[in-house]
Amino acid sequence: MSRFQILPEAVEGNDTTLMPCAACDVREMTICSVLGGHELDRLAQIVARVPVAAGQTIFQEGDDAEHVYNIVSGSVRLFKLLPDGRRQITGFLFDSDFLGLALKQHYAYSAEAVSPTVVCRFPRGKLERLFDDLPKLEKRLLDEASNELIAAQDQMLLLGRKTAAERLSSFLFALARRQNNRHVELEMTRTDIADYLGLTIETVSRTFTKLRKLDIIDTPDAHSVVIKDASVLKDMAEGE
Amino acid sequence: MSRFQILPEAVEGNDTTLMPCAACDVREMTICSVLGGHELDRLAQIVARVPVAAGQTIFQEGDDAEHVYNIVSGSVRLFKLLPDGRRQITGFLFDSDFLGLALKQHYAYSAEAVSPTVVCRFPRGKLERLFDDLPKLEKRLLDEASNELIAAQDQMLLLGRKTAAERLSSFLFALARRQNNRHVELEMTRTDIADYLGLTIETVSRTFTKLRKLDIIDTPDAHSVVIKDASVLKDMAEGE
DNA sequence: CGGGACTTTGAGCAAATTCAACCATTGTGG
DNA sequence: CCACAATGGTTGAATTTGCTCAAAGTCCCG
Repeated sequence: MSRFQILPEAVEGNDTTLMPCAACDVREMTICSVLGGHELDRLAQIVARVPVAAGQTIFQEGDDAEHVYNIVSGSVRLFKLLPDGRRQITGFLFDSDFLGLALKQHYAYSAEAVSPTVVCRFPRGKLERLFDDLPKLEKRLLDEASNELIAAQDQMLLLGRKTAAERLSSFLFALARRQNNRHVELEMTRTDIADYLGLTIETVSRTFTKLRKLDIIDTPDAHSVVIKDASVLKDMAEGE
Repeated sequence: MSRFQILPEAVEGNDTTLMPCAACDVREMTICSVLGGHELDRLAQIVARVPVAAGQTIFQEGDDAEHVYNIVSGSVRLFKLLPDGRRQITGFLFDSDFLGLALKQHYAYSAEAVSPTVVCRFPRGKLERLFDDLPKLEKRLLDEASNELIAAQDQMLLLGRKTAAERLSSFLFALARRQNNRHVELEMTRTDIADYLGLTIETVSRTFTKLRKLDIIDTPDAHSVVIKDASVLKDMAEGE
């Protein structure tokens, strides 16, 4: 449904003035954290804050990669499609995550907001030109790419070799770690989770029920999970 | 079987002297290609050429990441294991490929030679320290990481959403492109292919037979594939 | 030429999918 | 304010794809 929606234009130096980088909530957790005040100004000159409604497309696979982003708040799904509509979600992004790797001429995947989201948008060309003056920025991005590569390899192991219960356990355990809380909030639907874990929604639903019956989790509602036994969940996630 | 073998020590500046970077066969296709003669000397000072026998371990997941590598010749498999032995091969590397991303303190996966291989070995710390003097090198590595990220996302789509026939077609099509030849040589066994595609060896074997019966490929022997209809193979690989 | 590693094929099985029905929640218009 | 349509979630039954178990065939390589 969001396929034909486009991102509203934000005027640079407008929203930005109202919310300069120095006052940014997530600055210390993003790529910006490597920059000092003076360097941050350079970045602030090319940045724009853009709100994105739930379900809205940020960019599509194959589009000219004009921008890269930091997620300020909200959540985003990245995915690839097969011609017949089969979808693989390759990752979920949350506040402080960088969006736009790999740095290539065209986006290799599509990105949509899962929930109402605010992104911090940089023109890719201008950012890359900043690399020469701000080598710390490039180092940080290489580090970011390394982290994503490791996550991608973990996900390949999950998709290629784990059972449904192991997949869902891995997902919930990772979310709990990210949210730093036994009470996990799921912004995404069962369809999103299924397309991320390489399963169907029915299997995801049945597996939630199974984990609940095993007393490993509780699901007060469809979008909340309470981890009752983190150690068993972790073992199940790791296939032991 | 190769689990407890270790890499023979190569004396730096020994083999290296016999085969300096300037005379390297694959230099123009590796990360070294961004460097000029003078810069290449800096790299040559920290490099060592090491032969690796088929089946031999180059490094293991969790090991301290002391070195990174260029593959000079041969082929390498990267993989992760679950505690019960299930294996997911996350990639195959061939001549001119870079080995060692993500650049982290510990290797996130294991690497073994598939066939007799020669690698060009760099101490990771020394290489990273060269980044400041040779920013082109770091740029190239970020580019390399971007390519790997894209490949990883393609592989997630394959593992999460493609059928057995689509997976094998994707694999053969990618190899044909890489080898730039309709006659594809498979260095790896059916077990390796299965662990790369998230299947069992039996399913891989049956799927070879299926593609052969469909007249899409021919298999003169178990390690040679001739692509008879590249266009149909490509369509099948892409799920059409 | 013999033995081990690898590959292929067959038969039955199981995990996950498909198809279908039903339930819960939410938002909308009468 | 309620009826009801739409969306999302759960559960059940039947089916299917790919897996497990088993056996036989092939190819090196000494």
